Amino acid sequence: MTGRNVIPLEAIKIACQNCSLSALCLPMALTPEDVIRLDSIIKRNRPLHRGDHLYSEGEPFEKLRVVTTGSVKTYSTCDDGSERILGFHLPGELIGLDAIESNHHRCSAKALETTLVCDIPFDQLEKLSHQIPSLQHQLYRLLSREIGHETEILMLLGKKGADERLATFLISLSERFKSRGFSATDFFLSMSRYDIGNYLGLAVETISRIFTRFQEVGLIQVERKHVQLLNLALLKEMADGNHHKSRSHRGCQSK
Amino acid sequence: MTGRNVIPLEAIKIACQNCSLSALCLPMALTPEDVIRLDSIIKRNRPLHRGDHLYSEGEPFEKLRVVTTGSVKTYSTCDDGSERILGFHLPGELIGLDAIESNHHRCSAKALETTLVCDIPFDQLEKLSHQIPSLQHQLYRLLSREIGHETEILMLLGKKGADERLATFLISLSERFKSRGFSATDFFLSMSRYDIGNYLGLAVETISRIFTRFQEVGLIQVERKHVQLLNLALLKEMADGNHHKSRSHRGCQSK
DNA sequence: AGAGTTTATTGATCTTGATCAAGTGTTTGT
DNA sequence: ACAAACACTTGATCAAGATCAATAAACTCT
Repeated sequence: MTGRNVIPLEAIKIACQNCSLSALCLPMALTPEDVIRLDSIIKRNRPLHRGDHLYSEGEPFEKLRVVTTGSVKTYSTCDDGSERILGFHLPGELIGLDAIESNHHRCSAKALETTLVCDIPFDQLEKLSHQIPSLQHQLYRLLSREIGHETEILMLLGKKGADERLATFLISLSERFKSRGFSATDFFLSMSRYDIGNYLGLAVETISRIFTRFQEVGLIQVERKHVQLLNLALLKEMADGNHHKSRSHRGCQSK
Repeated sequence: MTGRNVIPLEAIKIACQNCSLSALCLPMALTPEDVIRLDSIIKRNRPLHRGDHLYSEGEPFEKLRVVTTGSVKTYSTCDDGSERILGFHLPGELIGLDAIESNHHRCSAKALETTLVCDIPFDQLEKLSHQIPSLQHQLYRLLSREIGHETEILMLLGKKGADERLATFLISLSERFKSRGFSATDFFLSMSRYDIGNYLGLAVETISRIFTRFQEVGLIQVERKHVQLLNLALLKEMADGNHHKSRSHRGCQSK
């Protein structure tokens, strides 16, 4: 709206698309000039292969990352050497926000498949945000959103049974794919069953059994990594636990 | 260091203490003038009683809160009407950061006992942060810290058994009390066993039993709300699971 | 101070999901 | 192409913790 329109809108769109700048600024009012400034600090990288690390726990933190293509898992290593998966990250999602506080990465991140990632040097972003109030606001919002995510985790791991957990997981993937323009009902799991189990706090065997059972009931269709959600509505019900004789939600009363 | 020193350090100290301004600015380099500006937007409130709400889910978000005295629980209400406790908040701790994104509270907060709370209007804080770079940076850090907290939750609920969870909970309280100048080994639980169970994803009965067992083993001394940690070192070991025949950490392998 | 409610403890039993075990199918590397 | 490693599935058994039940103790209210 404001500012001279020397920069054609098309150029901005392309900049956004190319670099998943959109992850950073989707609901944000920026002038074309500001978009260009923002875009100019973002760096493209060469593709990563499966298993490649984006960063490791303890490394100094320099930049945020945006997954452009492919997918990434973040995990932290326990004292006993086993890993705890913290999350899976799909195209358009931002990683590294947890490292700002200490200026060191609190977890490791590795590619689950061939993956493109952009870098956003945080010091430059911070400076820029100090010049552009709406960018500052957007950063506060992004960080806040991440905090709100904790609520869901608590629900998932604290209250839900195994079926509900896996249903919730599938619905979450579905919605995230959908919001990025992919199919909400037909997609590939880039992570192993082990990873899913680890993330959901369940044993691999349990994951496998539930997949099988969900398929038997006609809820989903799984073949290897390929998943189709056949009954999204029912799956959502299951995810919320509003299904079958209102199961008592594993303990945890209150008041 | 910089700026004229018209404002005596004592005054600053008092301002900090009175209002738990410290929650906001502990590791931050501010000029005395900035401290005064920051302090000027913070508002004291009359005391809340047990059960009083600070805010409820869905309410518009206006201000962050700092617990000054007493304690608060945050919780969100499930579809089935039961509540899921998200956290307990002790003196010096900041609440409301999860509400920035949507400008609405994502959870409810209520006082667990007689509690003093200060308000920090967020729009004013945001404006101020735009004028004071170090305050902006500090806000990013505070938000980031909260995100890092999610990791601990995932560890707690995804991997740990009941004993480890309760041990972790006690250690967490202990450290938080300690960092605020209270005793690390002798304190009162302002929340009910139900609340503890709800938070840790365990049934009340389980909490009760573990308290009893921990006491029998000489790990702690509990009487009603009053807890004494008799063997902090061992309790920490338990919390990390580095205890007893290295229990296999309930499923969740990976790789 | 006493009735009623809430909070906590302890025991007995049952369920969910972990663990153990064995086998098949799928990649990966040389 | 082959072997070795890895990923997945299915079945049988086991254990941690939930649920049910019954008190007991501590607050709350008038």
